[in-house]
Amino acid sequence: MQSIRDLKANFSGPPPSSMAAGPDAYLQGNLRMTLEDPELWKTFHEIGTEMIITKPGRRMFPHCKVNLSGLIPCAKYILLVDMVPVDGFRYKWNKDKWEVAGKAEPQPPCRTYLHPDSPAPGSHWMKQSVSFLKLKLTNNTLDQHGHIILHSMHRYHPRFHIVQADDLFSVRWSVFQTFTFPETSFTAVTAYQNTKITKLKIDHNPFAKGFRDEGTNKKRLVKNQRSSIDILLNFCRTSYEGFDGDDGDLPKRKEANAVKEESYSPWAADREHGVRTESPTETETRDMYNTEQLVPAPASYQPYRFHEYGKSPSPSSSIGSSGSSGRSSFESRVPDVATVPDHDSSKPRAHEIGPSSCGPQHLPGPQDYPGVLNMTMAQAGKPGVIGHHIYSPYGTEQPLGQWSSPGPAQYPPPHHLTADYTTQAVHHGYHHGNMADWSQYPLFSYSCW
DNA sequence: TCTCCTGGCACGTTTGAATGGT
DNA sequence: AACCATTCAAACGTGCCAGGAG
Repeated sequence: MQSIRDLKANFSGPPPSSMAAGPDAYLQGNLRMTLEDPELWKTFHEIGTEMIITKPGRRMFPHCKVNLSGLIPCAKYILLVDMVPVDGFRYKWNKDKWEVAGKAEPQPPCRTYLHPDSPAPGSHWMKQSVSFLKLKLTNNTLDQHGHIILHSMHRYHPRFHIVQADDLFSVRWSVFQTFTFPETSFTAVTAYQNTKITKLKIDHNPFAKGFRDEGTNKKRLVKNQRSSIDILLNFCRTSYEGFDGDDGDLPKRKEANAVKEESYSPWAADREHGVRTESPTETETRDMYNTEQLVPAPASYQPYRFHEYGKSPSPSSSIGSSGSSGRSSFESRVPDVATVPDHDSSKPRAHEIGPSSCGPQHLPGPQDYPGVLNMTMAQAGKPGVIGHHIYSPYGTEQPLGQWSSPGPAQYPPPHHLTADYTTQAVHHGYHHGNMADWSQYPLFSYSCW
């Protein structure tokens, strides 16, 4: 078991010679990931996104969809998503806001969702947006379907990992690029707490059209009007101007605006007050994620990256501070240099025996703190029973402070997570075919260091 | 009593097989 | 025979809600 800090210390020595520019130099382009539909995410985020988790698994809405650029077109990549606790607290919904309800429960089995197209060449990932529509969240710790297991009433944010690897077997040695979008953080719930979130979901999710106040489903509408809309009215009486309480069938834009004007979102309220609110364990939380690349909130949408270990931007510095570009994006400006561990120096390089003929395929990676991906594969080659252990910056055994004792806190604002972590890259020549089917299995059960 | 979770329900969307036309 | 468009039903994805557990 090893913390990130430890790892960094272990690998803080001079970079291996293989890290030198050499053939990799021209590959050090700008890897860029942009979040699709950031405005929708923002709308949810400002209220306080909630995601339903159920035993059989529930899709996210909005779902994660990103655009990629800067990949090597003919190099193969694997895309992964996992969920990271935002802090070490459990929350409860108290009337109109989230409040800390105590210490977080022990981390459930950590899993990573593998995009079904993985592995695929960079050109594939870049030619269209990459959707994680079928990612499902569950609260069933015994889940056998590979869904991501979360605790209800806890806050999480998705992380997107890009791994240059021909297959899952070489992920272990590959370079990770990790991206997070602050506006995608959410609270896992078994039932919606904030009626405004419910309304937003109904208005935007096509599967929930049956619950829209559009004349259909009148039987339910009557109830809805007396419950959620009335509650909404009570909540919003002062600020929800234009809502007449009649049939609630407001134009979406008007509604969205009304929603934005309100400040039920704890972090929205924080922003309004101009106070930088923090989770009681913000420091620890920062440490927890300090190897990620932060994709700034729509606030600035500035390419951003932290190099100084242990320092993160203020949560309020980039979230919600106006500005609404079409996309939330992050660009890795500093070239990340892949490294090849000495013990593997005898192995053939990807560009020597790999399937690609377009030169070296080392993902750019930071040369400062290469880590080691601790992934094992039980019964490799048997999809469905694979027991991967993959790098995780958090875990029940990891003393990073995310489970530290709770304090008297309001619902903290989303944390800004920074940096990236990488592993030493070694490309193996073998290929194990498409991993599409594997995505339904618990491919990456985290083994925390 | 309160909070949270569960399962059944109705409704809408998605998907893919079946069918028919060109 | 191949391709395309349409139809239709099953599967799936939603939020609602009553009831139960702790």
